[in-house]
Order: sequence, then C-alpha cells, then structure tokens
Amino acid sequence: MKVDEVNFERKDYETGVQIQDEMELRIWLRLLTCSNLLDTEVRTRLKQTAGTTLPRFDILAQLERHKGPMSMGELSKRLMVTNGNVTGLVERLASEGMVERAPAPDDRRIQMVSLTSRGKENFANMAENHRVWIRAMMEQLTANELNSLYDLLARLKESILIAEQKNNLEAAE
Amino acid sequence: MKVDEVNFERKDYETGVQIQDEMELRIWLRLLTCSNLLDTEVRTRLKQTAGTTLPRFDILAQLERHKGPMSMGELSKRLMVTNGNVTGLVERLASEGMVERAPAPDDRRIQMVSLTSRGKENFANMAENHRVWIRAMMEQLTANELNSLYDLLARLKESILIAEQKNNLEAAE
DNA sequence: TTCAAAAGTTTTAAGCTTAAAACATTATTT
DNA sequence: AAATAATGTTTTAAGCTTAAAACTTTTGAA
Repeated sequence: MKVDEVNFERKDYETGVQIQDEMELRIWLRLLTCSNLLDTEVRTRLKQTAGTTLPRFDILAQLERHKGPMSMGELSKRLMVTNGNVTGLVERLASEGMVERAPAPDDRRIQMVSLTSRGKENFANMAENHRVWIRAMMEQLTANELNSLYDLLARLKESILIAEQKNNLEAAE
Repeated sequence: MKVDEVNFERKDYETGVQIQDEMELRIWLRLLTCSNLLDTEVRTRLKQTAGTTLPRFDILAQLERHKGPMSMGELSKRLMVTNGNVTGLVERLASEGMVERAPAPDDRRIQMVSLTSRGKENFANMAENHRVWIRAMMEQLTANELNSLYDLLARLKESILIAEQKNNLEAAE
C-alpha cells in the first residue's frame, strides 16, 4: 500500500468537519471518535487474545459481579438490551461451555444462567487484560486531566438526561 | 410497572461500578454512557422524524458534503466501513429514491452514487434537526465547559492513538 | 375451577457490520 | 497478445441488535 493512499486508517468521525460548525457538533464527533477508538481496540483485543466478543464479555462480567445464577430477564435489564438479544448470546456462551442454563425450580418460566468453572477462569484472565488495555490508552493524561474529564463527562451526562426529560414531557402533552 | 422496578431505563454502563475501580475504567464507562445516550437519541429521532437510520443518514451526509457523485470505494473510505457494508446501505437508499447509481463511463468497475433531488431535500431537513438535537443535549454546559471538554477529548484521542502505535510496533517485531 | 391477564422467554424478520470469497474489469508483465 | 496482477464491487456467512409476535407458565379474577 502506498503512503499517499493511507488516509483513513482509523475510525475518525472528525474528518471533514467544517470550520464554521458549532462547538456542540464538534464535541459530538470527537466523543464519537474517542468512544469508537476505545471500543474497536477492546473488541479487537478480545478477539485476538480470547477469541470472544464484547457482548459475550459483558454477559460474563455481569454473572461474575452478581455472584450466583441470574435469570435471563435480570441479565437483559442489567445489560440494557432486549431479552431476545440475551437469548442468543447465552446460547453461544453455553455452546462454548462458559455458562450453564437451568430452569428455576419454583418457576419453570425462568431460566437461570450461571458461570461454569471454565467461564470463571476465562473471565478472570480477560478482565485483567481489559484493565491493562484501558489504562494504556489513557496513559498520556495526567491525574488532573483524568479528573477533569471525568467531571465534565458527568456534566454532559446530566445535560443529556435533562434534555431527554424535557423531550419526554413535551411528547406526553 | 411499579416504581421500584424501574432501575435501568437508560443505557448506563456505570451501573455497578465498584468504589475501588481505577479512574481509567470509570472514565471509559462514563464515556461509553455519554456516547450511547447521544447515539441512541439521534437514532431514535431519525427514525421517528424521518423514518431512517443513522448509517443511511451518514451516507447522505457524505454525498452532500462531497458535492457530486462518489464511488462506492470513496464512500466506504470516508465512512470507514467495509465496501460490502456500503453496498447494502446504498441499495436501500436507492430503493427509497434517495440516491442513484451509475457505472463510471471510463471504468465499468466503478459505481458512482449521487443524491437525487428527493435525497437532497430530505437530507437538508434531517441535518437541520440533527443540529438542534445535539445542541439541546449539551445545553446545560457553559462555553468554558464545552471548550475544556473539547480539549480533553483531543488529549484522550491523542493518548489512544499513541497507545495503538506502540502496540503496532510491538506486534511488528 | 376456569378463564383471562400478566410475566418470562424464545422466535422471527429486518437491518447493521465485518471478513473472506467470488466476480468483473482494468492494468501490467512477459 | 495472453497471462497475471491489481482494483473496484458484490456476495456470503456469521454475529449483534431491535421490535413484534408467539409460546409457556404462573397469577389473579369471576
């Protein structure tokens, strides 16, 4: 590949932003870029080092955190995805021997999911790696910068939630 | 639905973060939360107000910005997605009458894509709405906060890119 | 008790996404 | 000129995701 052809090697949504675009738009794009860079990196590494995907990792993380079997419904609430989504992910994890399913003894509608010992072991490795990756990607920022960023993101989150609330009120009228 | 069951109405990856978790991990989760809130909001609104999706909007935006026909390859480079992905999206947009495809006269391998007048009109509306939504979601932040956030995200982006570069060098050894 | 409603889960259909294979056309080499 | 390589695109297979329909079981009401 010739050097002058390498224009877009990485996910960068800021490419092509116009000078006159508003600050809010530019922040949105930059946030998207950062989020995607982090996300892509984590997904790539999970695949390379553990042959798995982020959604599956997330399921294992929830099960680990919960300490003990969880129902499909609990999982989907915690992960904020649909029930049907969880069905497929758990199905794949079960076929890999990472989790087990069993109907709840007192309510046969409920499927309880739990980590197998293989799943626990596997997750422990991945989680440790995960921490290292994330830390490495923020290595250049000072403690002050990290704190400020953390606080500003809290402000942004708050602002978004307020906007949504306003919007919901309007819609309810 | 009872009030005490409403725990996870929104995409919030920070739920369950432990006090002893490192700052980097917490920033990652908070960034993910913000990015997802913005993303979900934009997708929902695009669907509600224009019956379309974010990926299709992105295609239209590229075509609008470029002013003039673009090849499939150019589109996929700009959007940083695979060629196959663009094939499907353009296919759907064409069936909606938003874009047109035609083989390049001098190279029959190349498909040139362009906005129809319907597509242009449609996009203009969506783009204006889009600006308003984004602005509303950052309304609570002061100009100072916006600027700081913008700068810190630049620092973060730089840090991620440096980490990836290091990683690639290692892998090349 | 029987029937209807509610709750938990799975299935289905559609769309987005990627990587890899296949295909078509153009450029290059011999 | 013919074979080979490179380029541009589409197809295919797999996975993630959602919304809506369907299914199973439990709960509640008549």
